[in-house]
Amino acid sequence: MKKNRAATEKKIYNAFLSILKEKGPQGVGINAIAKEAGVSKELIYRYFGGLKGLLLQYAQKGDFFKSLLVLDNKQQSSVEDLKQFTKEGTKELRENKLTQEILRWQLLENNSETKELFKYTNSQISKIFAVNDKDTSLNHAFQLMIGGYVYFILLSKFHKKFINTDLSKEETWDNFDTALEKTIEIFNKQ
Amino acid sequence: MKKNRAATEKKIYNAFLSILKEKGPQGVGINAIAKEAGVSKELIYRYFGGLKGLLLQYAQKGDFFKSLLVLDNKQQSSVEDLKQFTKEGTKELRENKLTQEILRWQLLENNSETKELFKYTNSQISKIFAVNDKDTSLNHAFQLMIGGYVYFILLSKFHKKFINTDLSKEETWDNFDTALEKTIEIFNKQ
DNA sequence: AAATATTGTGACCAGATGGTTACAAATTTA
DNA sequence: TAAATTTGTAACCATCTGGTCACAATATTT
Repeated sequence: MKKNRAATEKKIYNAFLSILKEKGPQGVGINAIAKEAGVSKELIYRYFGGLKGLLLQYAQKGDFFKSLLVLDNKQQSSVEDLKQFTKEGTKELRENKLTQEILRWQLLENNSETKELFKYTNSQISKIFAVNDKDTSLNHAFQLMIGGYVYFILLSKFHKKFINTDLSKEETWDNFDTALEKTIEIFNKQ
Repeated sequence: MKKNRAATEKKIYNAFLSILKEKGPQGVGINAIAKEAGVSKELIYRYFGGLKGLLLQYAQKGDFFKSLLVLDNKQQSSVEDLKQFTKEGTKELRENKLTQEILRWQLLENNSETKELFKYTNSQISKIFAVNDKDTSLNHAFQLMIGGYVYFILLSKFHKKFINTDLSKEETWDNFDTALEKTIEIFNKQ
């Protein structure tokens, strides 16, 4: 066996990402990661300090909601910005399975293992949505709709339909996007 | 030991509900239920046919979203009905921890164990929201907002805040209720 | 009262979990 | 080259999981 710590660390890290993406938070465990990486689990403790350290590292790397950091340097934003931004956000949400699983994880637990992870990812989300911080009805309606978008995305992994809405159809998500845009417009006109 | 099958079955069933309420879907397992009921797990297999049968029984009993069956006999409904109905629905959602955990469960898996359970609970939800079945922007916006409501309820168990919104404050939920009502009105005026 | 059926228990199984330990092999340092 | 250090493995631990089994205790039927 050749010895290469850097490569082994990468194997472990990638195994973690892979499992999270494929099996979700429920599949993430020391044994499973070690097996997937094809490596002794001792090394996860030695190099990362266990699962906790692995999650911390993931948080610090920050592949979470990566594509949405465009607005990072903006202080204020217009309604047009908000619309554009929402469109990109929902797209990211639909496409990034890793982000989906982190969001799912937040609905399951918040223990010492995951605390740092959630702390970071939430700070990311906050950045994104700091755009619109006046306490209006638009804010609440908008937040609910974004929340609903997340909910339906997570739901769609296991359930094809919600009521009479087919979550597997591309058209459905277009409709949701349209509804979001329209809501922004209507509330703005008021 | 006295022998009383009916009483034992109740002990098991109540233990299941209790665990689901306290620990969520993650805590529900044969061993945990048997221990909580203070009974040999063999009996769960013998009387219910394992966890699967237990869930099936729960679904058939249908304590899920119980308070919302008022509209069961209505065919059509007005905007006023929808508003009233939404208010009661969100209240139920906030108060019924068992319902919350079933909804959480749906975001985790959909295997042979849970299939029947979800099938039933989803039919219940469908009844409730069949009120508003025209394919308008209101429908989509409204669905997203309801979904968001569920998402925030589930999130609030582990996370106090979402962005800058404090999910532990009663005021926040009032604001969400108001936003829902207002949205219905605005879309209706259009 | 005796035979039979039902109800309940605890031991046992294989396989999984997270975590630790002792040790071997490879690489660096001296 | 020899000693020390780093890297990697595998066995082992206690504890949990779902599931089955043989058996004892209690009711019920004959």
